[in-house]
Amino acid sequence: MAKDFPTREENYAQWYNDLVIKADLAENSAVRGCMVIKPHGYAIWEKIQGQLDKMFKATGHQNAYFPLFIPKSFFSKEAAHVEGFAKECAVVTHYRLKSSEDGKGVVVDEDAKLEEELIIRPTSETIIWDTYRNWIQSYRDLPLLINQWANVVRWEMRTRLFLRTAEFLWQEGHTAHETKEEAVEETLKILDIYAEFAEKWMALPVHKGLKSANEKFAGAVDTYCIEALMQDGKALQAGTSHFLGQNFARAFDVKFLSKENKLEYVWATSWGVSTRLMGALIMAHSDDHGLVLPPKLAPIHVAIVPIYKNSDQLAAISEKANEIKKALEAKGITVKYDDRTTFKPGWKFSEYEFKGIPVRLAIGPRDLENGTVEVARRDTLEKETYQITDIENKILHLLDHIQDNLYRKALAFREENTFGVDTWEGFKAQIEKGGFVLAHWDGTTETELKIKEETKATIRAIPLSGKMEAGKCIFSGQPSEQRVIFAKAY
RNA sequence: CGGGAUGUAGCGCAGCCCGGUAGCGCGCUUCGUUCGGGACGAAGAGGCCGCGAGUUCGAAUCUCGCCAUCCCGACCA
Repeated sequence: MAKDFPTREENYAQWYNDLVIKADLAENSAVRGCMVIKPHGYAIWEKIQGQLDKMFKATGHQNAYFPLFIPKSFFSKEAAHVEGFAKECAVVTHYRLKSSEDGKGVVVDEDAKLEEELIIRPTSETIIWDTYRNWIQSYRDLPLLINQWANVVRWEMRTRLFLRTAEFLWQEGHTAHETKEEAVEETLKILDIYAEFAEKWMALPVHKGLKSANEKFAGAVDTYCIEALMQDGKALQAGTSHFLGQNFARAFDVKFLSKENKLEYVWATSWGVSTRLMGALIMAHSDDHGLVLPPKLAPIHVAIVPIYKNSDQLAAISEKANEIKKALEAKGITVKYDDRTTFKPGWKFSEYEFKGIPVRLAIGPRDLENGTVEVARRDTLEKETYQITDIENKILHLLDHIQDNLYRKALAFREENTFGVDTWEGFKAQIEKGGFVLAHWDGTTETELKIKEETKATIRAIPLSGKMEAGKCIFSGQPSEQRVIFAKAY
């Protein structure tokens, strides 16, 4: 596998595509724009899901499930929302097929036309708020903190595995609150969870920020985001959290009786991360030898490869390897002992390397004599010989170290590729080269769009942690209070 | 939806100009030797040449139509 694999330098886009395929993460399916997520890729997604799900539940959220189909009429109730999604909706119009006239196939049965067409959810705000109307009567029913893990469909023109597919997997949280303050607090709480997850689990440094009016979610009052920088200098929106105000409550007539016995509209949030995180994970750490996974999201932490000349040797090595495996597993480390006789050691080394397994152990006859094991780390590709004594704690420490190293590398990369720019010429030049560009902006959509038109760069985030600093808009020269993050984006 | 390209074995491709027995590499199967970084040898299996019409004694190859996919743009988590 992966002998003819391009380097990032040669062709970044090709490198990404080949990596996803050759690391067995996903492949294109028979359905245009839709991917098959393969076991190795799905195992990583399950790790992502598992951790996020814990974090949501720890903050009081519960999972539920709403339908895939949304009646078309629901969609038109929130004007900005329709506007934003109308162009990419798949629509179900019929509910039956019949044999074709020539008997060779099936055709849509025109007699089975739906009275009301169904939209395949591009997101679930409408069906959920229509449901919440019945769930919420009093302040005692609030807050309502619900999440769902689901698939959604957005009919994209151009797709790329994980980064943009017509169907993707995600979680969408939908909450209802008594007050504006509480809803805003929820929006930011989730943003913090996303940022913490990105940094601690994905080893991916992110900027927390606010989206400009132009970039915000269709139907939101404010959209917050976490924004990451990929190795090719392009930005990737890794998660969004929306303060929806009372927009959906008004559209779907969701009111509650307050403690003061007044009928009021509830305040809402919604928030999501998707399988796009897989794309972020891949592009953040991987190298010209293949995928690199942070230990906290690696389905397998350690692969053990035996090296032997005959079956007696294999038996002796297996005994030792299984001992090590047990000791590691007792510490919560996931281990695969690969004693397949159908592949050679060199082949296995390459495979685990390409698939991003953080640590590889090799045990041969020499190690057996010396009480040692060869330890190879995926992040640095370094090999070292360890005494087997206390191996479990040594590996545990190594895994922590790898996790930390990946984060620090990604952070250093981001810092090296973040530039403050104060002139229009300098701005254009830097955007061309890539990276995050911190520049002043006059706050108008008009200016943002003109900048996009001329440079293809968009405002990725108005940073929450950004220092206030008076300046002049890079494009219009109008006064500005704060630098915002510009970049070309995925 | 505009511009460009491509459909031949599981994958990657050659053959097409100039019509005449469908080929190469990888992968796959079996056997043997190997095994501390992608082993080697030998023997095999595998095809409606995208689909449909036409021209021709004869079409992967020429003509027309259709379909599909990929790349580049506009739209997007």
